[in-house]
Amino acid sequence: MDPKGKKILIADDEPDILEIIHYNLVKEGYEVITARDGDEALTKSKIHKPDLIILDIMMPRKNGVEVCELLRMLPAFKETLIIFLTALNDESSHIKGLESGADDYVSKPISPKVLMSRVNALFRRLHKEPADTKIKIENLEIDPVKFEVKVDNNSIILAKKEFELLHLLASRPGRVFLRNEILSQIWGNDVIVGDRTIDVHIRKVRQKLGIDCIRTVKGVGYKFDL
Amino acid sequence: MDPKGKKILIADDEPDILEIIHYNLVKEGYEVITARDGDEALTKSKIHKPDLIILDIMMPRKNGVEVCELLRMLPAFKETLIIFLTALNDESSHIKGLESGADDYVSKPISPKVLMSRVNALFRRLHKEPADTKIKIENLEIDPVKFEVKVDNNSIILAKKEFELLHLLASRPGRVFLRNEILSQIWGNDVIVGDRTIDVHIRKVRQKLGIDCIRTVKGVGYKFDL
DNA sequence: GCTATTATTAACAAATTGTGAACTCACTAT
DNA sequence: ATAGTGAGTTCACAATTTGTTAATAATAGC
Repeated sequence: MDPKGKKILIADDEPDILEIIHYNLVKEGYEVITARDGDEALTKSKIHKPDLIILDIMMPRKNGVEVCELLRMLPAFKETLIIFLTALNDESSHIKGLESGADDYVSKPISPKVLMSRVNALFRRLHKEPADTKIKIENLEIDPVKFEVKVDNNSIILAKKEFELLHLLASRPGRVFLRNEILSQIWGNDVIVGDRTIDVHIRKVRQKLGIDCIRTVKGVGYKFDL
Repeated sequence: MDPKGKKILIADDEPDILEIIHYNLVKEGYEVITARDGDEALTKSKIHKPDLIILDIMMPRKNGVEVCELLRMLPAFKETLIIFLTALNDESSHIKGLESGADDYVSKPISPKVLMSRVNALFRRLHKEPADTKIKIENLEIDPVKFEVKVDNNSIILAKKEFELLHLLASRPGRVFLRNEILSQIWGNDVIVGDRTIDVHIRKVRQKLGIDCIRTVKGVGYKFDL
């Protein structure tokens, strides 16, 4: 089960923390590389080109901020996501972290749940960016820029969630989206909604579109299929 | 660790076979350790901690199955990959092998090509189990991402359990899956279902596919074979 | 041929999804 | 302020699909 296939590097000098984060990330489906100090983080980053780097601020042999600054100088790491782990209430670290080009920071002591939702959120944000392209499938047209859906060239008005749902499914026709995936993609990881919420939105989309293009795969999820 | 850099131990009492496998594995980039009997396989395994162990079933001083069972008792070898070499059509060896915790077996006489592809496949599987790669065998296509099965390019709709069952069997064509294995893989270790449940699902898959690709191995289990 | 094992079938149980109505909440128009 | 509006959600229950069992027939292997 790996809809993610993203590489993440974690750098921290405390083995316990390293291990617990490692475990949780792997469970989420990420590929994980670990480093125990700043220099190791640097070299392993250059070798593995991770999609996201989680840096402890306080580390031997170059601290997190230094590593981040050095990485950001390299063109290959201009876009790489970086999260800092900071001691609680260490405001100055937060500032330095963000100034040196971090995308987010998480305070210690670390709650795996919080960290995971931040990580997923970052990837979600990243993924949503190239969502500007119009999707055209037979007589269906989805325009994320205009926020408009057309069937047989007749404009149909969908609510935000409905649109997002349709757009998500139609972005990969045929691919099954698990209910979990749909939740984390559209609602976010930390939002809790009832089981029937997805169904209700699915129904609204089906109703409004009038064409049968969303298949339910029982026990698994939904997929777009015209 | 470079792409391969994996250690493999081969245990077989026939020097010719030992040598030909050794040669081929080294050519593939693996580090190879050899043993000529069961005891040697055991001690060398403990010393070198190989990533994969290839055991001939029939060996002097502890046969392959015994070695496997002894190894599996040690925590350090719970995860180690093990492949058996068995005499052709020796069904009972297959059973004992799989029951004692082997990951795969290869029948003698050995084709280096077959063995190498099995070895590589095991490592590939270990590294990214994410079972989201399409399986294509002749006119059959299984796509876990789309949750879709095609025969001669005609889409066939399987229920979740049916799909999982087919996918499991087809993931290793030719390999026999014991009923126990199927249960633990698809139902989970703590679920208790009657003996006939598997049969019923097997039947449904056979019916829906319309092609005869699941062989029953009486008293043992089922295997995929087109 | 006997016996253990598997195949088949249909009836039943369980799980999952669909649906309509009601409710909350933010925002607008009155 | 107050009422109107619509998105988003939840809930209870209906509809449907899937999974399991149990009883019977068929079969392979000795």
